[in-house]
Amino acid sequence: MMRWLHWRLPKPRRKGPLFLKEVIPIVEDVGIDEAFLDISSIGRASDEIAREIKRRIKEGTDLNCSIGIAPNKLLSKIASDLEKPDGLIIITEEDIEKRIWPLPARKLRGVGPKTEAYLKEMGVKTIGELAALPLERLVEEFGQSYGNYLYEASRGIDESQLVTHWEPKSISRETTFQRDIDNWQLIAKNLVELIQGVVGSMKEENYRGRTVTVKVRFNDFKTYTRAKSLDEFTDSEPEIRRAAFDCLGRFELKKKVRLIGVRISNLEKEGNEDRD
DNA sequence: TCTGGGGTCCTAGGACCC
DNA sequence: TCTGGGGTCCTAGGACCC
Repeated sequence: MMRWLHWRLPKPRRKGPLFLKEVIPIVEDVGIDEAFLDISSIGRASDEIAREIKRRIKEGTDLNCSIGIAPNKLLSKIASDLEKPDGLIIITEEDIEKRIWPLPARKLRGVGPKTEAYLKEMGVKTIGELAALPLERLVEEFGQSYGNYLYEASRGIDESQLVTHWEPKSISRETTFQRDIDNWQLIAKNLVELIQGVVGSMKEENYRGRTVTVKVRFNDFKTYTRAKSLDEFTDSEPEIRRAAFDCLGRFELKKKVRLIGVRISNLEKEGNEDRD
């Protein structure tokens, strides 16, 4: 039987996850103030484990934290959210109907403002009401992938595993101007600086990339992207700059610009291909 | 939250190839 | 010459998360 623990500090703290690693070495960090732990193999009662973690965090940081323990990650996170900032909630399979189903659908990870509004139009407010919908209906409304996800999540089903290491898929920088601008020179100057930032990160982490994307948000908050894929992976600033300005040139800069950003994706870790 | 920054994943259409 | 299907890559946009 799987047993997961999710904990969250009341305020973002750099040291949060690091500190917890002393208690349980294998954790999945989610941002800087929360983490998942797989406590399935710890032969102690859930509340005992939770209290011990809370005690140690209190001693180490003088902060309270909220903890949720449940059969999977999805539920443990919802549980820790139920009682903030100093909660301890334990949820079992049997509690799903009583404790999860009355909650707003928005509490499910992956359900944001748009989906929440759409569900309301369908007459669905709670997770339980979502769980009452047949799979076919959900797939029809939301597509295969998301429809299936909602079907399972609303039933408290989540088989995702602990993720302790992942490679970035993209590296980006963006900046919002203090005032909306239409000065092309200034936009270009900012783009160059952002590219320098991205290339700096790439070199630091030893990545090269193939696809350069430039993002522009106008003063009406409409956001557009233009992308260019190169033939070869690169971390060369001039090459990336050429691609980025090619993208920039494909925008109609008729409205004032609020934000400009650059992203490089299609990443490859340098040295991975010419080993052996 | 009249809206910051850095990410992920999904969808959909078009190009191109076999 | 025309038709057709499938696979893959590229591009653009959108929703969502912390």
